[in-house]
Amino acid sequence: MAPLRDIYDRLLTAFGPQKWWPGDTPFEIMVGAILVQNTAWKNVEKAIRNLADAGLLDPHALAPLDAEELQEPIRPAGYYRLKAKRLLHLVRFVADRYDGDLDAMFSVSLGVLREELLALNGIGPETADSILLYAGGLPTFVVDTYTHRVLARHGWIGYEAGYYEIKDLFESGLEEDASLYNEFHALLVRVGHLHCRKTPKCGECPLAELLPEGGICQPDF
DNA sequence: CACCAGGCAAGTA
DNA sequence: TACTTGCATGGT
Repeated sequence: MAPLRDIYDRLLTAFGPQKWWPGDTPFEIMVGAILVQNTAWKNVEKAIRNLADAGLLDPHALAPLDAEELQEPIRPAGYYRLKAKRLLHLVRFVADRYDGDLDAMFSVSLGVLREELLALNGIGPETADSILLYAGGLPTFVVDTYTHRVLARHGWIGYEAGYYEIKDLFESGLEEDASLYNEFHALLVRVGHLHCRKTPKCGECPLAELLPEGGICQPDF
């Protein structure tokens, strides 16, 4: 495949810095990471606004709530019954184990904290890595559907590649740098929007010139 | 109208 | 282990 640095440089030149994650505080970012699961970010914005308006963007405010009370404000984000439970799992973990102190939480070693997050019901690899990287500033690469699709469409990985296969590809090919991981993943999402399922706009993709010899953008994902 | 969006867990064979 | 299915709102 093309060197990761070339891919990164082309994306950054084409799109500029993405200023991710769209959220003001680490806690808001963590909440967003749950709410955005398999959901358009636009829908999450309304849910987060509802939480902010209710004074609920705080671990100590959320932890004592019942799942039912959380359902109404987060409804626009979809899967609201499911996500109310998942949010409470995360928030109670933060409140019980770290006394709601996110600085303390993110001071734990990356590998240990990652396993603790993965042990919570509702937090899988992508959500855990999003929290660690974007809320905690820790150097772990985030792989999402767009990452997978963009790489597969350009023939750099197979469609059957798994989460850790892709994550290791980035982490072994780049210097360990949270800022670089942050920007790179955000840029992959940005270019991924040109490669949505039905109408891949490969002609507008800044990565087109990096396609393998004789390769074409593979449209079927 | 159908399809999709920055996943994950539980069920089935 | 490897598939499949449920979860839900809002935009195109």
